[in-house]
Amino acid sequence: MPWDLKPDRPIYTQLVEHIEWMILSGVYPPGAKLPSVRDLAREASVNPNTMQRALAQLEEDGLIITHRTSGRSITEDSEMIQKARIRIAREQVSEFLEKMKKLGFDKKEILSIINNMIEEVGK
Amino acid sequence: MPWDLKPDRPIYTQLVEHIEWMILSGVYPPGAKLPSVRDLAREASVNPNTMQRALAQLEEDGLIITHRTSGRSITEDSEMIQKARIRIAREQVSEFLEKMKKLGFDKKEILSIINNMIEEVGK
DNA sequence: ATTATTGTATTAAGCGCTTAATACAATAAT
DNA sequence: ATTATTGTATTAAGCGCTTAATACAATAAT
Repeated sequence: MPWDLKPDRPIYTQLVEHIEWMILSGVYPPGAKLPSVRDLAREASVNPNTMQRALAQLEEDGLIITHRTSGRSITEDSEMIQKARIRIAREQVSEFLEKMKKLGFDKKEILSIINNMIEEVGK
Repeated sequence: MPWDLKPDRPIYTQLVEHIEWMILSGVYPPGAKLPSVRDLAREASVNPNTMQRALAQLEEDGLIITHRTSGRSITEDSEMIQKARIRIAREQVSEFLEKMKKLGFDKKEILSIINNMIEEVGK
């Protein structure tokens, strides 16, 4: 899974999002141990300080827990993870509809375009 | 129409997008005259240099034309505008579906969530 | 006991973005 | 003819982000 970082936004926010969806999609299940800051940084080809910053953010959001000397792990609270997944999905939908509305597409057109393009998505 | 600039991404890219949708949605129709750099900058509460940068970008994209001493105007090429509108819409849909896929939603769920939220959009 | 691995902190440097202050040439407006 | 308005260019400063280098305390691993 490539990290695919772009220079158009702060890297640490992109790291947050990337790790976020790894948690929300189950790559790291509740309670799982995360690689160390240094390993994650190496994996993402990023400075450890930058990764540290991303992890601090995720901790603030309650998705991960720090164990000072034995690394970090995903929260055990699977309900919180589920809620975060729904919340973020709704945000995505909301932002998307807003943009399409700005471009002048109405409900019907939006659904039409999606149906034309959705085949690439699994299931 | 508020410009609604956020500090999480470069301002000039947000200016580009904002002016872009004003063109694509017809606020500025083909051939229309744009306000001066200084006026646009004042309107967006931004430094003229920053606005200048955004306009240079839009010119590079072919959406606007500079007349050196009499300001700028929107391209007369309405076909290009139409194509840009479709292209950008498809990009938005593509990015959106990609994100939802990453969050673990399948086709059915995506359509379901959209149908639940789409009422806020006009028509 | 010793060593390696945690997270954490600090300092300095470089970079792009943004603002502010100015200035200039070309030309539209008067 | 004069004035105002275009876009454009330059310089300096401040800011956040990122990297690099380094160090430290706590503790897990050996």
